[in-house]
Amino acid sequence: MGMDERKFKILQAIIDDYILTAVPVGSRTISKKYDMGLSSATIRNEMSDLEELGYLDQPHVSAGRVPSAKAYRLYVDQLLRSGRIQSDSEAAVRAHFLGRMRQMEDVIDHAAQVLSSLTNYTAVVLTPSAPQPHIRTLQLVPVSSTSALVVIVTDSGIVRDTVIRVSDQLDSDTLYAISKTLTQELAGHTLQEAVSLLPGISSRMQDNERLLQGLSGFFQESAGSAVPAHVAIGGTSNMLSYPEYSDMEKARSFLSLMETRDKLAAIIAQQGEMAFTVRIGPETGVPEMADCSIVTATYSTHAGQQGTIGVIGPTRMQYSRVLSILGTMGHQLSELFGDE
Amino acid sequence: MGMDERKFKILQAIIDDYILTAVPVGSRTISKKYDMGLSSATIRNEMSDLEELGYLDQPHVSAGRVPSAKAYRLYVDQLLRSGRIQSDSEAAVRAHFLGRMRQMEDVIDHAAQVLSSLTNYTAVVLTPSAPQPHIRTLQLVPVSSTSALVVIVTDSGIVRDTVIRVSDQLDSDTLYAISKTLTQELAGHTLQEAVSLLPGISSRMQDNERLLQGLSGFFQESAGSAVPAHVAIGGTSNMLSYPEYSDMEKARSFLSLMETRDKLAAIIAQQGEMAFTVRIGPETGVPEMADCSIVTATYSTHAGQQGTIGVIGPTRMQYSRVLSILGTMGHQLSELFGDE
DNA sequence: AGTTAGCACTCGTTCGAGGTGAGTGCTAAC
DNA sequence: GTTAGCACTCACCTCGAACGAGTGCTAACT
Repeated sequence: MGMDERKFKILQAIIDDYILTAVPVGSRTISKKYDMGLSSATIRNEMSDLEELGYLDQPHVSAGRVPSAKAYRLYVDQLLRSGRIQSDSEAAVRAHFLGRMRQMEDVIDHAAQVLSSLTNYTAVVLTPSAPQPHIRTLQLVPVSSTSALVVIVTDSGIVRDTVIRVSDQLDSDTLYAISKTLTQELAGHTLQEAVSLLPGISSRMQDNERLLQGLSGFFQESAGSAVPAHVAIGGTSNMLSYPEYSDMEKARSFLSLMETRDKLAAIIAQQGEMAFTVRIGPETGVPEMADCSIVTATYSTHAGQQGTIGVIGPTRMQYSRVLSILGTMGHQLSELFGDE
Repeated sequence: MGMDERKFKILQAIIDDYILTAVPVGSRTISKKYDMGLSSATIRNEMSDLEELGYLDQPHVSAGRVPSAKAYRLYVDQLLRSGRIQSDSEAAVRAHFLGRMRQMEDVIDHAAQVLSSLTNYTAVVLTPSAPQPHIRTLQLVPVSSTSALVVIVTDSGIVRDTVIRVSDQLDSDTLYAISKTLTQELAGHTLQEAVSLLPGISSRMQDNERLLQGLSGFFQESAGSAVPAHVAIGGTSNMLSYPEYSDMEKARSFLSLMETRDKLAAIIAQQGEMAFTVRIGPETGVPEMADCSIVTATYSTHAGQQGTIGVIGPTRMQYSRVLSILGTMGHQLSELFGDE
């Protein structure tokens, strides 16, 4: 007994139906709603086979069948192989980007909003995680008499900043001079390298212990954080509309996971070389998401950095729709960040 | 029939009990658990009076009584009048701030986290909304050959930044020179004023149409946004643990409100001159929060700007606990931002 | 050999009846 | 003014019956 054409068609019908209704689907439903010229009895036999093959689960003996993770896997693989994820949703996505937005974070936030409202699932958007960003410019901006803002521009175009304390003898011009020196010395180096270079520079400059200490700390912190600069989340409340989350405890643990952004980022960021990644149920590796699926795609910036966008939904997710929207969104973001 | 001492004590007991259990409380419970030397029958008579006075509601004829919004109002007023909100929770709050944190936004985010985990409700923290921030320093940092980052430091210590396009003839030194000129001209002025000053300055400088246009746009945008710079939210999932939110639809609409940060900020920011504001149920003015209470407090920065911290929970909120924690947290934040 | 009709069987769901108990309001006695 | 007692209400739980969607199997049909 193998997986023939007909079995696959039936399986597909079951998945389609289940995605829409979230109700175990019976043989009669298939034979009537999806006219495949077969009686319910025949479908029944096939379904029995499909169950034996591991594609269907039966919640109770007298309930309909429910697609297993394996079934979704097959379904999605098929979807991806067929390649043609039509992007009729392109217009919708594009329309949302009309407003000019400048900063990456704004775009990211907005993208998450759009993504969740288009899909009705939860959306997560990560800024590119530069594995080792190289410093391009460093500048100190006086904030008060005793503190300055450090702005670092890296080659990934991402700006990091923090306020550090400085001795109160430093006026704007001095700070600028220091900025120039530091930029000259550090440009092209990674943050990691900068940490070890700093002491050498310090000796050649009039001592600004405090400033350099602050800088060093900041570098280390930034270099150490593998976490992408920003995590935007949208539509967490969408999950509550799905019956699979009518169990409060489940909903709570899901939401609580969404609140710990770094954990979430780590989960989403597991993205390979592929254009799309689809992780179904247990494949997510996160117990709280045992019956969620995560679909991610990437976008890239002019610096070749990769960012990730993802959608989290129930395993009976509208995969084809989600893939299509993610694809379009990814393109849009790449365009937006790529043309600088 | 008026509100005498004894009635008040009984009412207080009812509120205390209901806050803990979320179950309508009966006369017997009061006479037994809170020994006031009265039989249930007497309590019953008093409760009947209290209901007539509008302090209690009865869900069904044979259920216990539930405090009304009016009752909470009385309770809270009493709490505030008594003044002594003891801050035994000070230690807990303080411990959480040991780690050094630099940027305001980090602090804000963290504060929201701490606040929600201490109270088990939802916490919201707003950065101060400077009504008209005055420019202190303005600096341009080159990002790429055709774009620069504008950093504005205002007297409220808040840094705003954005990336704008510049013509490609501008190197770092030129940008710094321009920055100096602009700082000289604009320091002490509000963003609003800066918009009208820009054209005048432009004429005295070598024309950098593009740059000045970008700046002008940014000023206008920043000046226009009455919305505080940052809204941090924590513990939205906490709400799901309370039985009043076992209704999914309610939970959904609540969460969805939490997701629209600007709406939320507008709601929270309605803070008068008082140290504390407590809005109970309908007093919030938001239909989605008909059975929530919002408690807010303020903190202030060295510039005299006021930020807001708030806790959102069910009407049967542990007011005294929340007020105490908010008070402590407010102090901590004020200290943190005030000593700069 | 594959397909279908028919039928017995399973089991979750719905619905109503009856019992239970927490709580009230009233009255009469202290 | 307080309390004991009692009748009454009504949400909630439980149980069982009826229901029905769905299955698996067998036998007949093409």
